[in-house]
Amino acid sequence: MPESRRPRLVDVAERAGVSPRTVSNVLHNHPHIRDSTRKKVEEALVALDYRVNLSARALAGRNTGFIALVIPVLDNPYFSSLAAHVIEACAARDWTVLIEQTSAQEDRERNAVFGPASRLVDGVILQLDSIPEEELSRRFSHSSLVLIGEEASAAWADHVAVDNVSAAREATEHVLALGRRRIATAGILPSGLNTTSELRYRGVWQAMEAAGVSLRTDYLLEVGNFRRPDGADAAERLLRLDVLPDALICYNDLIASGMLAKLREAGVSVPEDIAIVGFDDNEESQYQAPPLTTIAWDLGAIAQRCVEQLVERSQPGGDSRPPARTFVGHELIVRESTVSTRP
Amino acid sequence: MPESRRPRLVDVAERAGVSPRTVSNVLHNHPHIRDSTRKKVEEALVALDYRVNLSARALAGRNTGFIALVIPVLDNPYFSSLAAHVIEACAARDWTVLIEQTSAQEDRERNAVFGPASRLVDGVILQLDSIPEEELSRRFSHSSLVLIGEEASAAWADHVAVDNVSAAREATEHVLALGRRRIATAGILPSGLNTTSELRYRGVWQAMEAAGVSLRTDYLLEVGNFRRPDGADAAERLLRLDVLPDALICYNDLIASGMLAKLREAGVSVPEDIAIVGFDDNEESQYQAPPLTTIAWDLGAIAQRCVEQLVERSQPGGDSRPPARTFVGHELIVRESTVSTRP
DNA sequence: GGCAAGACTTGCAGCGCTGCAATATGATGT
DNA sequence: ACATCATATTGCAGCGCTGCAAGTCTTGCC
Repeated sequence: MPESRRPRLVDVAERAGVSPRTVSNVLHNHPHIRDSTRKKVEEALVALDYRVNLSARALAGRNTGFIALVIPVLDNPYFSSLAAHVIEACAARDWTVLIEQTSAQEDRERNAVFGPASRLVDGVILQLDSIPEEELSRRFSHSSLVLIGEEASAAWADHVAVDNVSAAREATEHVLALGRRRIATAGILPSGLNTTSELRYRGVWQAMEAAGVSLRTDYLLEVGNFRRPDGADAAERLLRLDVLPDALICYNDLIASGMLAKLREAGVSVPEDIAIVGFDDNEESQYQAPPLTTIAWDLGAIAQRCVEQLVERSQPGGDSRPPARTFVGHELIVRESTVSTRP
Repeated sequence: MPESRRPRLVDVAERAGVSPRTVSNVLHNHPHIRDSTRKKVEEALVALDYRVNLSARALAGRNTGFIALVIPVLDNPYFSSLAAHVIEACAARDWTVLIEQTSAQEDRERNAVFGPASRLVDGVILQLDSIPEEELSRRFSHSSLVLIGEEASAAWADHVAVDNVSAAREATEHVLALGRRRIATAGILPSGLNTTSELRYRGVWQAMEAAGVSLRTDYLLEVGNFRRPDGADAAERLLRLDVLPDALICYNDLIASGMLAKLREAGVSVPEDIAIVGFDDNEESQYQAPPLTTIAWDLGAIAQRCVEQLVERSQPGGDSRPPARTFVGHELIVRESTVSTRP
């Protein structure tokens, strides 16, 4: 087989008997093209099996067709599901998504947002983790940025806001309404740097305060991370206490899953002995034994809004628009880990 | 703030008092550069906060620094975990990973492999799903391709092979060894197009045949997909049968998870009444009630090998190397869904 | 002191495409 | 038939970088 080079725009143009620019116009659905011309070009396109060189297009043109999604980890159902939704939303617009996995390391997050790849993308969707907002706002200028996070943050960038404090408050109120008073909470990070953890704690605290129930310090369970083994660890510490709590707010479903498994092993019954609430509504949570009460975010809506905001920014004049803020709601999904259906 | 353009190589060169080519050499760790020169350049690099334009580099140079990972879906723990591993392996080499999610649709898979984005990448890692191998081998030529899949396939491309047939056989032999004889299997796809499903079925069949046990057709459970709800559906059909099986081979852990939940609900005990085996060893599987016996693949090794093979191919002379084949083993992890630890 | 063999640096061309603005062609009205 | 407008097509320059090959400067050694 001859080592033939890939066809270029000029090759297509030559074959179709038009100028390269016309071929480009056809590819971009330029409004004024005679049908006969379009037909000729399209035939040549097919005959040569032409595929545009995205590097060249990006270099010459205004935008690249890439956006970056910067998240801590991919093998967490919350983020992989978010990523799947973002990819779907982008596919509809012929955008390609670069997923940058930071492993929650600040230097990697910084590299994702400021490094070479950031030059390549038309926009960035960032689940803000450790970069200080102040630094972001100072250095970010070259493309659009959508933050996923708190209502409180960022009056300087578009963002899609979720309300962790309210969500945590509602979760806690739910178990309080069930009559539970010895409430423990799992998901405090020792570093205190992670906003999500802090805000969920704050919500729990608010609900307790409002109900006049005290929060025992030995019921504040630290975790190294937000994964299942961290939940299991926390459960072991919990089981060593003299008095077990009667309710447990876990800051995500993975922690809850780890706790659930260990408690089951120890013969603690859920929800009779301990009611458990999680966050995120991972699909697996409804298949747990017992199915897990949890806070559900509308990930589809979050992804959709992020992409829409990127679209709006990239529209002519979108640059000068004031930062937009969208609130995406949440919902407490009550399942058997807090409310038994057994007789 | 003035709308200053991003600094280019020439700007750095000017500031450092050298030629653009020298700056490029510094960036590429060219061997012969005087320390004093390097120092000047690096200072200018920092002062201007220079970041290379990847589009330009890709256009001018030999490679792009991108590879594509083409998988059916991202919100399946097997694939998100694989993706996470691939991203890690690539990060070490300053490669960026484009994840193409095909939703198991043939046209999207084809677009991912042959479409514009494929022109951009130095290599492709493909979990082959529906594109016929013959078509792939005929059309794929412009960059390196690593297939993840069966030993049987592809003598024309590099691939990292797993052995689904043996794995399924071992899983089945395991339950046979436990004395189970009424063995059901869940994960048959109606289309029959999906290789994985077929191969796992074949393994089950081989083990049954070898043991002289017959496979009842009403124990062959079809699924629409490999997700939890599909498992739950299958479980409902299973529960309507007169005689329940005493063992169940599910073609992935998600199906097993869905089945487990429904069986639990129906009061069927696992493993006493039915022993269950899954595939993939998702992290969640060890947290199930009961923890799930499953086939574990070494995803880290798969990702590692895929990336290594891409590296080897992109080395000078790598082009002409014969296709390499690496086998990645599997392991049956026995947990309580088949072997009870209860007294 | 002269010359080869490094060590170090550079100029040039061009990757393949698109923005821009100009031109060519056709349709319409008078 | 000719100006006018809308439709349709084009040429040119250049995006920012790297491959290549050729250049210049050092150094060591006879």
